[in-house]
Amino acid sequence: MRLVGSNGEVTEKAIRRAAVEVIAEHGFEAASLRLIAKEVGIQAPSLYNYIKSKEQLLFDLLKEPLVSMIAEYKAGAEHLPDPFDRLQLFIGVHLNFHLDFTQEVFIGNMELRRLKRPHYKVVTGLRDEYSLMLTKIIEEGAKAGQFQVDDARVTTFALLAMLSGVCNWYRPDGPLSKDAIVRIHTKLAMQMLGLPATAHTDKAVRDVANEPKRRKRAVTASVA
Amino acid sequence: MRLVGSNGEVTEKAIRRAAVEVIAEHGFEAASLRLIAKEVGIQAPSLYNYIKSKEQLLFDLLKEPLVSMIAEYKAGAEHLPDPFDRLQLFIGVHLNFHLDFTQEVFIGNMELRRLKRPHYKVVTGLRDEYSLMLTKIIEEGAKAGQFQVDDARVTTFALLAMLSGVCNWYRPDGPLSKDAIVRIHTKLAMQMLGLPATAHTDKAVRDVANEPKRRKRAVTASVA
Amino acid sequence: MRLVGSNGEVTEKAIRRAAVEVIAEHGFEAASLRLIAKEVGIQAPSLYNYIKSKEQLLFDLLKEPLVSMIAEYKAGAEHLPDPFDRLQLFIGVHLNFHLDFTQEVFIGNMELRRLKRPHYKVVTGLRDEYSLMLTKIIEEGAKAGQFQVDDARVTTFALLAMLSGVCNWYRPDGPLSKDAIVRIHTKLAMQMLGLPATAHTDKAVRDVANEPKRRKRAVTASVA
Amino acid sequence: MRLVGSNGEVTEKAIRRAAVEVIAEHGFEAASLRLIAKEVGIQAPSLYNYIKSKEQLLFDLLKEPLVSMIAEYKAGAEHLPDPFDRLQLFIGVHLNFHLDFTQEVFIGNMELRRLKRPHYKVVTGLRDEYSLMLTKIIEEGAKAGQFQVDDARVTTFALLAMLSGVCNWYRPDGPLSKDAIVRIHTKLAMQMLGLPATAHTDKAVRDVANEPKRRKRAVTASVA
DNA sequence: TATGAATGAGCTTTCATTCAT
DNA sequence: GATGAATGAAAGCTCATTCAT
Repeated sequence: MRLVGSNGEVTEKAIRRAAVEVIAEHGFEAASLRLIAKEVGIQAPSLYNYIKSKEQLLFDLLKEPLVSMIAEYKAGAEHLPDPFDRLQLFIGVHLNFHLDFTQEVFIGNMELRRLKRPHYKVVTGLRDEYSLMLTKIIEEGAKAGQFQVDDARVTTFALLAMLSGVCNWYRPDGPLSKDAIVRIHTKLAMQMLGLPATAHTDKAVRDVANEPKRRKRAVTASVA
Repeated sequence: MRLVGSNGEVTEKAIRRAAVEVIAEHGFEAASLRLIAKEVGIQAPSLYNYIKSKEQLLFDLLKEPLVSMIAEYKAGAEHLPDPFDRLQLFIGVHLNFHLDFTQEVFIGNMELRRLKRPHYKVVTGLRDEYSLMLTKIIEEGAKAGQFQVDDARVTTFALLAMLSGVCNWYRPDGPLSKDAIVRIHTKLAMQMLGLPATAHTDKAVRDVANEPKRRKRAVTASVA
Repeated sequence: MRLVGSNGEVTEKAIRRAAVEVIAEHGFEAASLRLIAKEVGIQAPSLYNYIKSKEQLLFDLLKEPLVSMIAEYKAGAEHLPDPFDRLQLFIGVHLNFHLDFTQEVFIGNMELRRLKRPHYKVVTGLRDEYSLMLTKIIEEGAKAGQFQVDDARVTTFALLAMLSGVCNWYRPDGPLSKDAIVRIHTKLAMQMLGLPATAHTDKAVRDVANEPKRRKRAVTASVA
Repeated sequence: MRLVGSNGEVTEKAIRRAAVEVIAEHGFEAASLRLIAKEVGIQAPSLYNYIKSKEQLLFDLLKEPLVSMIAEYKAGAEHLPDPFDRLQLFIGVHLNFHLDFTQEVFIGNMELRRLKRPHYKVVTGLRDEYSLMLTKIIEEGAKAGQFQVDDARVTTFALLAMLSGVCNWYRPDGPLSKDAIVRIHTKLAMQMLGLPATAHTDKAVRDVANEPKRRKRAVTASVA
């Protein structure tokens, strides 16, 4: 029997939320549907009114953040021809996601292997697409003489690993604000790429002065 | 029935090996003892002649690399007072382990949560000890004016995340040699800490000229 | 797949019944859930829709008869001030239970040790309560000069052991009716307590003559 | 390798002892050979130098006390034609065994069902032989007008159940001495059989006066 | 005589999932 | 849309027992 006031869309959202939380806490295998259902306040079999299978649920959970990050970067990068600006945008998008959706991202890194072949391919495809966006930035910046890198792909991995590391230790109630974290990491990233320690700030300052409109966009995205 | 030539020590090693491989491939929860046993060529219950429980097995697997890395760094650092040298040593030890024992390290990062309370405490204790060794290096280097860092702890995490990232993509049969990977990452790390892109090489060169004995040690340890 | 006509309550009863039968036959440890389930006509895991664990099932099985016997005696004894009448009631309740629920009682005596601490405490608590009811009867009868006993507690144990012995040999299709068994044991018990061999009959006869109402009650309860 | 000073016979005794203890504590099914072996100080497979199987071990454990009790009674009864004396002897033998070998007897009552068919038959055969000895005493005493019983077999069961009950509560360090327990139960038994409360004492007194030699035997056996 | 190594059988229990209601 | 009842698969683990050494 349908509970008075129960609502499909609300329940669906609640399931997503509960799934993320439970999987983040226990891991995918240890996260039983019973537990997720209990968190939502329904019985396990009722989940199947909203999901096709446990694996499909995981797939949806893993795909979404990647799609969002890619979309957000692409939208922002459209009018940013400069590799330096693009890098800053990328870092901003990446870190904001990793700080706002720590659990989702955490799951994404931990539970990727649980996906079955076809879904696995889709998600790794998106991950490749995502990391290649960064590689492209680095290559263009290197070609333009802005960055000093030996191997663009390795640098991509190193940069991504560094930036993604935040979701292993960041806590909203911790001593560091998101802004501070973004600032520190942006600086670390810039230095990694061989820019003088203050380059990014200098550039930002220049940007603020010269191109307020474009800048606003970047601000939204990167919080930097 | 005991197979002719069966031998406890050999079997024990084989179990460790198989466990690492199977857990790295499927994840701890999905890695059934039956599967591990099959890989070894014995029946699942026979595992219990060598392990106390599945969780205890994981604990042993997770503890060992940490203990080894800590010991190796400590042994090497004893006669290296200079933060720069110590950093180089640390990076060398860390990367060598992550490249030689990719799977063990991978498991260490992925399956930590599967440990029960007491074991969990032990391993996270070791991880803290390990990361604090790096933090100390950074702090001392910063005090000495060698490194430019905003927050030693955050930088520690960022550096570790970056360095550990290799075990997500490194393959022995890939295009890059371990040496090359170490070299690239050492440079990236140095730049992250605000050293001019060539500082580490310069310093190394100077070291080789001035203090051949100490230098030899560091070379052994870091392969840098 | 749910069988047409399957019904929770019916299944629950069937499980209890099957459990009692299988445990009585094989003992608790040897009574596998698979076997119990097979007896019910379901798969073993389905049992867990009705039980929390095997041990909890045993606990329920052991607790129930004790609770019933205590309740039945208390209800009947309320209006029986005379120790002799109470003894007769107690014997009746005890034997009726032991003859009607031979298996349950048998399990109760055999499998008590299988219970875990907290459950064990509860059941032994009930057993103590039960045996102390008899001790009280004996003590009061002794004080009133009706019974001749040296040690009320030892006599309690001896009496209970004797009365409970029936479930080791009684078979419904045996040569002796329940009534006959109750009669014989009542006489044995009375003699054990030092009453002349015919006292109980005499008293009963007197009772029937003098107090038909109260007597009726006792008859119902004890079948004597 | 044989331990210095290890000795087959000693080990065998130790195994019996350990088996009795462990089985009495945990029950036969729950008493693993590992546990028994550990108690002895050897490894589980070493048990097989002394036992044929776990079930055979139980068989031996169950058979022995019965054989002993039967033998002891027969030896003592040989020169005791009087049913009253024989009863006293029987009670003495039975209680002494049940008080001295509480655990063995306890196991005998609890674990009988664990025996496989052939062994089961042997032991129940011995039990029948044993109980029939008592039945014969009762019948002869009844024929001689010494006892008042309705049904000799039921009385046998009742008497045995009562007498055996001691091993459920007797503790060597409890408040009651063995002598006291035997005295109380002898009296209870006599009263059960319709003898005046003091008959057994009177008879005993007479016996002591008239036939000191035979009496001594009975004393040894019954401790009464 | 003792045991390290191994095994086949079997246990309780959890799980994702199905389906009639 | 929700759920009680059921299930097949599979898990970690214990056990009695065997056998070469």
